[in-house]
Amino acid sequence: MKQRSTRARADDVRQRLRAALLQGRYAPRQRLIEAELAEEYAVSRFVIRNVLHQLEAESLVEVQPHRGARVRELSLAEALEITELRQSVEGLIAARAAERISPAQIDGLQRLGRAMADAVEGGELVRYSESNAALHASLREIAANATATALLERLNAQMVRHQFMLSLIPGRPRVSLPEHLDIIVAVCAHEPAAAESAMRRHIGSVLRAIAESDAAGSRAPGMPGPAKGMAAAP
Amino acid sequence: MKQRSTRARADDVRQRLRAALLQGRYAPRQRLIEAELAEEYAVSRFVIRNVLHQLEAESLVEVQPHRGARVRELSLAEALEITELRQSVEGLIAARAAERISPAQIDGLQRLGRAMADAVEGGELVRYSESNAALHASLREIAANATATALLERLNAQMVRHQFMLSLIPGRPRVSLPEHLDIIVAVCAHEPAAAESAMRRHIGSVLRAIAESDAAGSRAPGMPGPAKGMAAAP
DNA sequence: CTTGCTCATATTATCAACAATTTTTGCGCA
DNA sequence: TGCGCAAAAATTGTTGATAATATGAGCAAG
Repeated sequence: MKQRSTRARADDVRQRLRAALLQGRYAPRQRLIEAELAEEYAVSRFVIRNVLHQLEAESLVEVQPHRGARVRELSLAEALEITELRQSVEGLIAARAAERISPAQIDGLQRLGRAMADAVEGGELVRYSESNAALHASLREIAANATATALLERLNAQMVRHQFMLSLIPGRPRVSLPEHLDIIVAVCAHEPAAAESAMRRHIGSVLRAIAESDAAGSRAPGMPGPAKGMAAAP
Repeated sequence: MKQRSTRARADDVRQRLRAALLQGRYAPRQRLIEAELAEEYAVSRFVIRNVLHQLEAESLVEVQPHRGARVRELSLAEALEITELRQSVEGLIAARAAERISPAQIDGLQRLGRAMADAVEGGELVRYSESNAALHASLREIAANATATALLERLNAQMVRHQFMLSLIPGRPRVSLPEHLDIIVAVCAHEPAAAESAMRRHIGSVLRAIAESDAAGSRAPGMPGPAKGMAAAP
């Protein structure tokens, strides 16, 4: 097989830089200097420049004329706005999933539900968080609305810095597990309206958790540093 | 005052090219060749290149490695997906608007409602279409969710090619006017739930209109050519 | 007549150097 | 010491040239 050299480099750099941003390897508001990044990723400034402008379109960085790029900082207000939006759109996803789910997919979702319950039972919080991300991803796939899926993935990427490891908040899994199970039941029962309202209740509780955890201490418990490639909101 | 030469040019070109795309000055699937556009807009290829990549992020063009940019074509399926998404998000906007609307804003909205009714009464379809866009824009402003607003504006831009002048469909205004008035009443009465469901019903009917008009003849009545900077969905 | 291949051409992707702009530093002066 | 200003440094914006890739035409073989 042939290497796909050139564009691969730009795209590759874009993905690597995005991953680094999502992992929090650069601090919010930190300046992203083209020359430095060019050296770090072993490409020319030209490539870095283009990548930064593309990431601006994803709202991951801010670029100001002649002043360069910075890591975009998310205010609490914005985080809440985004989560409100997620509440609507995830609701849509849940409803469509309930309409379209197939028997095989029902099986998969129920298995996921049991895995989540087991994880909470056994106190395996990381696994719970992973299953949670998997659940939301499955629903997106079942709902089969590519536009909405792309949007949610973008919103989640922006949120990573704010909501990482929400499930490490003491008592949080006890709240969110039943919410998740409600969603699964409604979707598997082909009940769009119930699925939508279950999802809305769930993300409503996420909204409150974000507001509170951010009010409490600007860093949620359990993790002073950046999240390590951790997944979306529980 | 000094000219802000460099970036201003890039931003300017971006807006002009976007406007041209929204007006349909380039056909769907048409290749957008960097060198040609560079000459057309009297800037260097470099600027065009960046602009094209930014417009890709807005889903107005598609860029493939080594194959360049094309005008993105919207399938009916995608148009319906986008409108479904709009249904959710506009619903959110309506609900928040109902929560936050001020007395002065209530006045403005009611005035808009009367203007719409008058326009339909007098058969002034273009004015009706403009008022419709103004209504949705007002609601976005009242709801004050910048993230959702930006999203809706992006989605509307993508839809322009598909939904232009939906209000020219015979009988359409008679259907959509009462829907609009319902929304206004609910929002002005500070009833979020009612406002949301009124908005959902409205965009539900837009959904059906799009599906039907596209099924009937691939070009909606009244306009064989591109829309002229016309506004969002009625 | 169609299919597959090679080469010429068009186009994009990248690079390195240069120009323009902003930010910082250092200095003179009150 | 603190302030204003000018030069220097750092950084971004732009250009033209070059490399890499895709596309299409022409030709040979089935």
